[in-house]
Amino acid sequence: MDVTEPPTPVSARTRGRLATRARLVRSARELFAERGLLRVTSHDIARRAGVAAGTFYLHFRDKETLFQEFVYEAIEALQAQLEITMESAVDAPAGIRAQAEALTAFAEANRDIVLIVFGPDSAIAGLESDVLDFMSAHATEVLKHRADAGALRSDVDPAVTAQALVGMSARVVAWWIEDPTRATREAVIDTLTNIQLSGTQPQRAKQ
Amino acid sequence: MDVTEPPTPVSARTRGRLATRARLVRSARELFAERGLLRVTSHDIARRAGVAAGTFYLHFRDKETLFQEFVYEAIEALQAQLEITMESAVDAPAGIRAQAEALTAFAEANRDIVLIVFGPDSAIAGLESDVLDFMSAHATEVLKHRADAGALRSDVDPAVTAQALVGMSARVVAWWIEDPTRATREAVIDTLTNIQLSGTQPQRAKQ
Amino acid sequence: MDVTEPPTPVSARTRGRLATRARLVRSARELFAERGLLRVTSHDIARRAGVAAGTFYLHFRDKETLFQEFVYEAIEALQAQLEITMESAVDAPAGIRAQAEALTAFAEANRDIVLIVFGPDSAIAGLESDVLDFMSAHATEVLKHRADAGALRSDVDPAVTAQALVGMSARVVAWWIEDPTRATREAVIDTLTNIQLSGTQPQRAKQ
Amino acid sequence: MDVTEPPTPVSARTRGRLATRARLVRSARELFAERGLLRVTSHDIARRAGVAAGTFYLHFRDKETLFQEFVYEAIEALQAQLEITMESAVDAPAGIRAQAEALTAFAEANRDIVLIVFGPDSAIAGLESDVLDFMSAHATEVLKHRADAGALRSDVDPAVTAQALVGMSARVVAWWIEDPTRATREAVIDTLTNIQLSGTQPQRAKQ
DNA sequence: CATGAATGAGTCTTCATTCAT
DNA sequence: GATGAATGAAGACTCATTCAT
Repeated sequence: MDVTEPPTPVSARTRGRLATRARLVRSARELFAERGLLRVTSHDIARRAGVAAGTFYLHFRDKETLFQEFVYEAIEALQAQLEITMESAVDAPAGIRAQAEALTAFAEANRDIVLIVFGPDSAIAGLESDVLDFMSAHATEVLKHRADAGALRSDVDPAVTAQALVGMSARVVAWWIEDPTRATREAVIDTLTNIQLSGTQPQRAKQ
Repeated sequence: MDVTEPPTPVSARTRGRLATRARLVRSARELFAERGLLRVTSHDIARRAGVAAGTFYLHFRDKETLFQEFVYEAIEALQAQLEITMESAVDAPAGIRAQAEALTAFAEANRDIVLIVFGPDSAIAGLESDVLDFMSAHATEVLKHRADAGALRSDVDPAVTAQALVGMSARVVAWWIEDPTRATREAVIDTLTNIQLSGTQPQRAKQ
Repeated sequence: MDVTEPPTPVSARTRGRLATRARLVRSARELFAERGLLRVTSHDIARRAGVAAGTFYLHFRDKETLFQEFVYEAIEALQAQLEITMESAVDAPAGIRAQAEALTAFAEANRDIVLIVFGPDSAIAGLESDVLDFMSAHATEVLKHRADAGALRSDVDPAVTAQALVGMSARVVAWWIEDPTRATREAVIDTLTNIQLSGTQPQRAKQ
Repeated sequence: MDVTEPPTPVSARTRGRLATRARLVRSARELFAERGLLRVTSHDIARRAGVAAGTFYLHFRDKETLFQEFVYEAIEALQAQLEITMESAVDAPAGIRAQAEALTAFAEANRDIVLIVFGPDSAIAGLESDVLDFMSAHATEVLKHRADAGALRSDVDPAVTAQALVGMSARVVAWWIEDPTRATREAVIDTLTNIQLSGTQPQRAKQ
């Protein structure tokens, strides 16, 4: 595809360093997704990356730091996605569905990350908490938006609701992405959307 | 106080054994709730229980086994509670509310267990998954009940809904029990109930 | 010699623990004297003691701690010896000679310790400084004694003199004990004594 | 200042090499004096010198070699100084005082070196031994000079005396230069001189 | 049963040294 | 010569688990 040199060529030296780092990040992501933080050693990561054990420490302070590093990048990506989604929605129902769609799309595009964050050992590095807290904070903000717009029912507690929506979304996405044959993407999106919109009870005929 | 022998007298030897075991279980529960699985060693547990390090292995195969042991007991307690709750409910809305009440009551009565299961390091021993899977299975059963009774809307996927309800409940309860001043028990129950009943959107005037 | 059991028999368990500890201390002393702190690993110490690597950490926090431990014991022994010596001396010259004798006796009885403290790597653990500072403090005390008794010439600085005497004694003892054939014990004692008493210059005929 | 070319111009290449080397030596001297051999890495030295890590090994076989290198240069400087001193002295007392003066002057002019040689970790590279051995050898030579001239009392062992004088001088100088406010230069010189001349005892009225 | 000292495999981490550019 | 990323041997330390008493 690229018949020409990259427009801003990195020096050979820099490219080498960054390439090594990239290999380490990739190796770590795969291993963490496969086995979880606890069952991966820094030597494992280095070995799969094809570098010496000590090289790991040239690029990362320790295992946890690396672990967090790319997860935070993913969080930022998710955050950006959700913000775009939220702003472009014309009304609350549309916004809720758009977010469910963004979430599933993100999970499919970042399957390893989701497996890591919601998989075994994720809590060790405080990741799950961080991620859920981030999502909770975001949800709280969204709910305030809605409450200000009169788009949140008054007999639920916004803070509790934020936790509820985050817990619901996270669990569904983690469960689904672990084995995507468990449900279709549409079922996931519809279910998340409908529960938020009008609960689990059978609906009266829409007049 | 004990003027009579216990009705089913265990031998002194056996009683001693059970007492030792009980002290270990209690010690472990406290320590896990305080620090999480990873930062508790088998020596820590033995020390707080007032027994020798080796004694631990006379009662439990390993740390994880002990970890799981009393959690499963708690699961059974929760299960029993939920079944009673479900059966005694007169209709779906009442059942949903009763479950939310049972959940919060259980969390208050078993705060340590909840902190362990949803706290840092819980996932390591596969506990969180086990618990969530149990709750999911239970939720699925409940949803079947409701579906059979025509009490589940048709445009949500039952399997996905089960995950959604479990994720919602677990997260809310974990978040609340970590710091019970974050919300009143009533706000937790109302919010969980109302979302399930009719979602997060403002309700039309009930005619 | 002992045809009977020891009068206060330690329990088998305690004896075992102490015996292991003693073997570790001995192993460490030998190795440190032979190679110096830096070229001895905790594994080396354990190996020569005939125990597993981890056993080392059952008894000592780390290498340096063990290193310091028995050296401080030796310091205390030396201190006790010097105090007895000082008190029993009838006059300053006798006291000076008695100290030189105590020092050489101590060095012969604790050759390994002296080799360790004044050998390569001793400074790493701050040992040499500690020991020399202890000896300096002791020397300062002695010099005050003498000054109060009019037994120190007025044209030397007591603090500097203390350092001088400590440096002189330590170096001579370390040099001598490294290879005791370098000088007779008497030559060491006489030289240390005479320099302190009247310097290095030829003495006028004693009238 | 430099309006002319250096009288013996080195090629730019060579000048660059020597300058790099000089920066490394200076960097190492400062770091060793500050932290001691053990807590300085070859990377530290290179970094402070402003060169790459590998450059270090273009100039020195290893850390110890560099360590020794400039110390030996200092030893040679000290030796030269002491020889000049010795030769210019008119009699033994004058020679002894002149040496004490040369020693303190050297210590002040080479504070970093003295801190390194007598500071923590110095013994590791065998430096302290080397330096003390050099000084001992020198002292022995001096004492022979004096003995030949009848300027050493006969009831001290020359070899032991050499160690004693070296130990005394080294310790006093190291102690003083570590914190020059501990004693005045004059107190140091007087005390070292007087002890050698006539010991620590109060002097009889000089005829 | 209980004890608790001992075990030793498993990891992390540092840093002197090399070598392709 | 200079660079600096990479190497990998070395060592410290932990802790689950065993076993002789």
